[in-house]
Amino acid sequence: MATTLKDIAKKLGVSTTAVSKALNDHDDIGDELKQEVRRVARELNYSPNSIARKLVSRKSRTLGVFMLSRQNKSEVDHMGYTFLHGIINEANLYNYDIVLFTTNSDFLEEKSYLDLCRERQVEGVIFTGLHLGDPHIEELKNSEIPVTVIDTELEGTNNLFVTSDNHFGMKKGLEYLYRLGHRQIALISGHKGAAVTKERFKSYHEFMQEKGIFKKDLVFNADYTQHGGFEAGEEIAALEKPPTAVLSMSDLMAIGAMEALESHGFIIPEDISIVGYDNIDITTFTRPPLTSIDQDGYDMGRSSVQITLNKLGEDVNFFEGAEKISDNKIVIKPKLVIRDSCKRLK
Amino acid sequence: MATTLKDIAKKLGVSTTAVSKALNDHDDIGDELKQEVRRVARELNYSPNSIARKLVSRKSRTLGVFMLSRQNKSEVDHMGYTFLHGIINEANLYNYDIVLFTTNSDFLEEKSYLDLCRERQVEGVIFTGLHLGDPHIEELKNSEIPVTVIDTELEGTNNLFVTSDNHFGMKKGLEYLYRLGHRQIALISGHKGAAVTKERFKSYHEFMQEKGIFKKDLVFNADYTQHGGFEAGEEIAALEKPPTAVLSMSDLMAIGAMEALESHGFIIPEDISIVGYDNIDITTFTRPPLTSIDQDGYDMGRSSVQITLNKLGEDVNFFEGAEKISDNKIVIKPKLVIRDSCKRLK
DNA sequence: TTGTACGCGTTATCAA
DNA sequence: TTGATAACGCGTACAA
Repeated sequence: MATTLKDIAKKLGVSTTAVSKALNDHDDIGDELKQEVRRVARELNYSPNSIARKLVSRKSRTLGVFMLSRQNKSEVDHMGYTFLHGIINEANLYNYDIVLFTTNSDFLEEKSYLDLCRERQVEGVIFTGLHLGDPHIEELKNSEIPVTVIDTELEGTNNLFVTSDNHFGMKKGLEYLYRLGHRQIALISGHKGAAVTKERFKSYHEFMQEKGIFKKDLVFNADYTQHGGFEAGEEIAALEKPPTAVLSMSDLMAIGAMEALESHGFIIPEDISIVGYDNIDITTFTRPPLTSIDQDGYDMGRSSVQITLNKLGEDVNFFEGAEKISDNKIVIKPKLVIRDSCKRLK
Repeated sequence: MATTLKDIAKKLGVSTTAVSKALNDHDDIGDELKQEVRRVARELNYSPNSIARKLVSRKSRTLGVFMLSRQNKSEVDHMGYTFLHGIINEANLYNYDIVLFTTNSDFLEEKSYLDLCRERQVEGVIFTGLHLGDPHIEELKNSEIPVTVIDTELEGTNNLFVTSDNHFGMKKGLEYLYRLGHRQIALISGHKGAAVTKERFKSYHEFMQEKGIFKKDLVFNADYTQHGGFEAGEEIAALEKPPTAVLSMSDLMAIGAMEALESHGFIIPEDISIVGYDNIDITTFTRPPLTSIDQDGYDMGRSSVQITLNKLGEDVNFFEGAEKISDNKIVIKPKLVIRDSCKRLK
């Protein structure tokens, strides 16, 4: 049996109130008693019961985190875990607990996301991998607790938003290729379900239009997986007049495309330049190492906690790297990480 | 304000006791009342307060998970997150919450691991990445709550243990190389702090002795990182009579070694065969794709939850794949995943 | 400076 | 079949 306030009180022949106050260092308690109480507390290996505390304070100090994914249960989702890593570390900093849900909306039957949150007395919730078209999205907009979504902007009043500046990222990548002399720049796109897909496509379209080099035949639709990228690569290889460069909306797709292209005799970057997105750690190990747009998922994770706790009234230190658009929106600027998969066009 | 039992009771003019019983489907309550209660509960969007429940049941239904790592805070630890993924999914299955700590023992000052557990009212705790020589290890042996450690066996009564069969794994890898005709098989070892290092070394030593081909000059000490592997690779390349094969205790080290060897003109697998350990997803992307020993971290994570909950008296379904040595020990058999980094010696 | 009494939301026991 | 009461461990208003 764990020791409680009562045990300490009994041992010292005082009331539990006195003990409680002493341990919480209230100023209306005697110094000698404080000393005594602390001594006995240590002696009995006392540690406060956070559950009781939460019940009485009616604060759970808990955030829910949903890692949504269509992937196989046993597969690891890179960006998701990068976000999570930042989320955990930041939440720990503020002494908040995290309850993690990996449930997919396909598996939810009776219970909605918010039901799960209510059950666990979660004070705020963070979503990663949320899909436009998720059947529960309307409910989230009217949530009574703050809902922070990474990479998807909802328009409810209690909806917070953390994203990477996709426009900026795409522009960085495209400008880099453009400056290397490329004009035929293909795009490998992710599935339309993700908000980022739309944004990134828009940026691509704008940039290419502006330069007068947009061709809709150079847009290939895939699904953010390596396999999808492979198929896009096959299509590109089969083109009569293949592009001189490819920008892919994810590294995995870029890697798939590289495989396909190489199997058709293309040499990278001599014959075709490739830029990926996400800068997952695999990019270091591909041949050639892949130039990629880094979203800084760790910082996005941290920011998502910061913006949520801020909404909950905590005194938060937002960190420098993030661009705080409003109390409801934070944008992180991605950066281009240049490796060896692109070459100047002769 | 969230609705409580009281609200429902008031609305129906009955006692909270009746409401509680109705919602929990006790058989000593009237069917009509049950119906009514459920209707109103749904109407008021009632959801039970798990904190109050936990307080009264004196069960937190929470497991602590420590992901220890010496790595940089912003780096993702592959095996760690693979374990975690299995842990989360399995815990959710049994309706247990997870409290995650990424704290490193270097950062703990006053509070020990168990202090953190006590504060959060954790019923059991799972460690990944625990180091022999961790200053808090003695305390863990005498823990009042079940302590499950992945990859490190402690000898306390409340200590549970999940591991991959390292002996089996090493033997698989070495036998494979041996059957390909290799006799000069170098070992790249991880740091001595990890229990797995010792085990794997022992297996290597035994195997090589048995075959009469052990040479202590072929053992290279590194630290499980890519950089360490690189340095070992340099040493191997500098050897007057380099080995024809290398077995590395981690994929990252194997990849580092490959880089070093290739930079010295070695062609893999023509000049030298390489086997890694962990089968992290990067192995698919190396050139050549790396043959590796797969620990199945996802299942190890699941098993660690199962063995912990079993100890806590839950009715657990242990799954088939795992070898349950005792109530305190589960061993998962690794498998060799053959790719293209090894070749038969001519 | 210390103690009493009560409440947080739920469940279990026992009485009605 | 239903309800009153107490208890889980802690914090806080108010009284002493």
